[in-house]
Amino acid sequence: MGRPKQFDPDAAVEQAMQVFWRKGYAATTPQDLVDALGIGKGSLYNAFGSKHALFERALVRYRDGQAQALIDLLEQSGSVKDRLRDALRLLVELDLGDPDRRGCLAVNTAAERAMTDEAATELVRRMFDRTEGAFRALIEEGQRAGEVASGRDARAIGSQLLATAVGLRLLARVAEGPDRLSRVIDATIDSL
Amino acid sequence: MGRPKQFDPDAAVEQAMQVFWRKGYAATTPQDLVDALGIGKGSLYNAFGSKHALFERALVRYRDGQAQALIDLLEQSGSVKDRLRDALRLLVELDLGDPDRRGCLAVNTAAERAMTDEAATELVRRMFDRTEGAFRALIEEGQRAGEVASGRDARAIGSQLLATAVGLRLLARVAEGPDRLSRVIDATIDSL
DNA sequence: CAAATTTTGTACCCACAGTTCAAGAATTGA
DNA sequence: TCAATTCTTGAACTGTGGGTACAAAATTTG
Repeated sequence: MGRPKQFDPDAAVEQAMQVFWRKGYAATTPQDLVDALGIGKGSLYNAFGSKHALFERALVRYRDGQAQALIDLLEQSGSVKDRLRDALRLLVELDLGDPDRRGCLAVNTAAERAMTDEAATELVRRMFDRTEGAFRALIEEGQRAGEVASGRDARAIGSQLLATAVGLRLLARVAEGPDRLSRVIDATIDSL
Repeated sequence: MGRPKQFDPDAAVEQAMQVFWRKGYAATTPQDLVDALGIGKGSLYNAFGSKHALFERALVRYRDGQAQALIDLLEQSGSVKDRLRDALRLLVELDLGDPDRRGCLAVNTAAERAMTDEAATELVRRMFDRTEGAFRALIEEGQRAGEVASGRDARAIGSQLLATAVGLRLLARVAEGPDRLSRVIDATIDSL
């Protein structure tokens, strides 16, 4: 019943996510979104209700795509240290390879929207929780395999790795080259 | 000659810094600044020229005050690990004690303004450089004192500590309690 | 084909961001 | 005291942010 949408909502959310990622929430205007999505303002508000609602959908999409990708990487096979190093290296490579240097949308959102946007903050918190959990699981696996000293607190190391990854992606936003970021990875692996 | 200013420019920049810190750059309006500074709009623009110019002055003030404070802390006396732990703990304590949970202005600015604000980005870069240098110097001191393994690359550990501190302050913006942040500190000290 | 729904894009709206300006007030020097 | 100078205040201005209203058009169901 009724006329079907002329555009793919998923593709539209994807485009919106790209814009929010590049410009941040406050600096993104409805006009930016209309331009990027290639639909009229009326369609945009009819389909998504508000700028903020669209932002939330963009965050969810980010979580299910980008944020999940890191976790998947960590759950592959191979030596624990190798997997961790590879994952962090890929992160740095992607960040520095991005001409817009957008870093991580979750990190940027935490910085910009914490305390004023409960929905966004909660989504970001959950993403951080999951990432920390994946790091912790990896460390526990490393301990079982004898790659990581069993005496250390796997949960604490998981938190530490989360902080490092978050710091890495924030630093990537202003980094002039790969050197500092590479050093972070080296020292991180070396400290396990 | 001429009518003297009715307000203290330093105090005004301090107030502006507090507002930018709490709300971010884009979300801070001239009206917010006028309210916080207690002066008229005309005076504001007469004294500082533009919102952006005032933001730069606020960042410089942050660098000379807040950012320098951490570096000073690291240069005190005592065991290297104790100093590092104390400094990180103080950071977490301040962040969680702040009712607005503003985190670090340099970190927030990197997230919000990188790639669109060269002056701000450059200021933030320099702050990160200095902090990294202070961490590195601390590690080198620890190596001379036999507190830190001499075989490890002090520069890399310095970078790693910078990433950790940055991540810590970003996480503080969305943290629900001190647990995760405390674990980060424990694992960090434990890894030296 | 008719009826019912939904989409679309344009036009429109109000508030406010960011800035400028004119008029007046305080100061110093002559 | 006048002139020159620098500051203050608040009104005014321009552009845009974020969103709504609407009429026309497009599809689906029956």
